Amino acid sequence: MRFNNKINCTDCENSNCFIKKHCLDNIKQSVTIHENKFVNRYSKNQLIFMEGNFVDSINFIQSGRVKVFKKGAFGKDQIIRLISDGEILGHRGLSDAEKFSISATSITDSMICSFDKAFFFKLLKTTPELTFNLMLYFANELNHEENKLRDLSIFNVREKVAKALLIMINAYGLNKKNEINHAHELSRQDIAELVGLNSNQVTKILADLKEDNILETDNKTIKIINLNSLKEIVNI
Amino acid sequence: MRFNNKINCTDCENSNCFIKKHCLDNIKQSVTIHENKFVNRYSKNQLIFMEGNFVDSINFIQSGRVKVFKKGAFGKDQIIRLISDGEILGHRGLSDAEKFSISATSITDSMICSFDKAFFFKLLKTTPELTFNLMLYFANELNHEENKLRDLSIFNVREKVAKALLIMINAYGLNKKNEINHAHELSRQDIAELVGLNSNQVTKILADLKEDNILETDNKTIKIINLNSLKEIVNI
DNA sequence: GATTAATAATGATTTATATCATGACCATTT
DNA sequence: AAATGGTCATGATATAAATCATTATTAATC
Repeated sequence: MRFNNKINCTDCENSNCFIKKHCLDNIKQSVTIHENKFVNRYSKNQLIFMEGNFVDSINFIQSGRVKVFKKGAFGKDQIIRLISDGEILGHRGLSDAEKFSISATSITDSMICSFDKAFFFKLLKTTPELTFNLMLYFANELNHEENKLRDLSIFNVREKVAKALLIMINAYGLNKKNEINHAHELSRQDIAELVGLNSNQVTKILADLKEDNILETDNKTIKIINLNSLKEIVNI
Repeated sequence: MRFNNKINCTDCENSNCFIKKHCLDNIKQSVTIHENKFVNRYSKNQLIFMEGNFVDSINFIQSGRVKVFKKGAFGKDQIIRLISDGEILGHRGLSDAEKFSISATSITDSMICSFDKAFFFKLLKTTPELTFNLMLYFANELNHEENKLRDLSIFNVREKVAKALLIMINAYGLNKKNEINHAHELSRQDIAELVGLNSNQVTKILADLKEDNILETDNKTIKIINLNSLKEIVNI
């Protein structure tokens, strides 16, 4: 981790960033935000923060891709989110928890904007619109988590793998060749940890899906041949 | 569902209710809230709202116990929350969703306070403290959901049943005889749906736990003999 | 470019889970 | 008190999932 030239939020391209959207109404506030912003650069596969760390900041992704995960028993981790540009990171630290309940690792080289927790709280107090929209965002996230919870408790292995692929597509999209973006940055183990499986099972199901002409794999690249069939597996 | 005498929030005993805590600063507001509050009575096992219903209100439990659940494929539902006095209900409707993504049923006779969604939004806009605390609450809920997600994707059947029992205890507590409150209001199927199992599996594990002197069952009553052992199963 | 380490693919085996069938128990109704 | 329907308990069986062992492939290092 090393410091880097800071971009001013007004020049930033992440239009869905909460700060960008709700906190730049006047010049005075813009300046304060810029002064209190720390920007760090993380190279690929670097730990950003770890479960159990003291929560001292709220973060936003300026660029790059990050996986957020939780440690479980016997090294069986659970990936909670795959996120990218503009998305908020470590916001569970806004709860009464003093320590991070999650860990975060960069999947690609990433720039992370951070605010001291105390400053961010002050910002929330003085910017009701920010708080309001954050509240709505969390309500929405709760919906998603609860959907995922239901799905994972009902799905079989094949359905879980399909779900994992759709999570990846939803997070990072497909390129022009219909390949899952950054699939080669995530191992079979990562895919497994998105949906509570092991890497072996993922490999097998991917072979099955290849057999069924739903996708093609070439090393870690996953090319989607029939997205509808994939969605049908999880009943979307 | 039928209308009933309304209790004024100031006379209500639910000290952890958001309205009670954050919205009664002045008499004018108290009056407005009272005027916009609808109170409905639901008898045991009555549907309060259903997945797919148009979201028109935000609700709080004045008294009683409610289960919130989601419909899955093949009638395999997932119970999301067990809640009681003072707790907020249907708040996921605050997100951009127009329709409820969950259903809610009364476990016991219950009184539910409701506010029109539009009014509640207005209340949020004029009461930053309410919004702020709701935001913190949601951040906390997200933590819980994510913990549950990790647990359920790692636990085996025995661990899941232990988890289900602890969820019930956490929600409704134990009586003086160390029996799980309202366990007789929830079927084996309900317990199963808390953690993605079927009723058969629950029955079997309960028999095992009885064998291990961790609990005793008498019809639907579940008496906890050794709470620590139960917690150890899920590694708390 | 050869060597090594890491990850992935595949098949065989073991273990765990889900399903099915039956009988017991309890609650309700008449 | 007998009859009915519903939930629960239990064991047997079938199915699915997890683990293990081996080989193949890819990436990293020298």
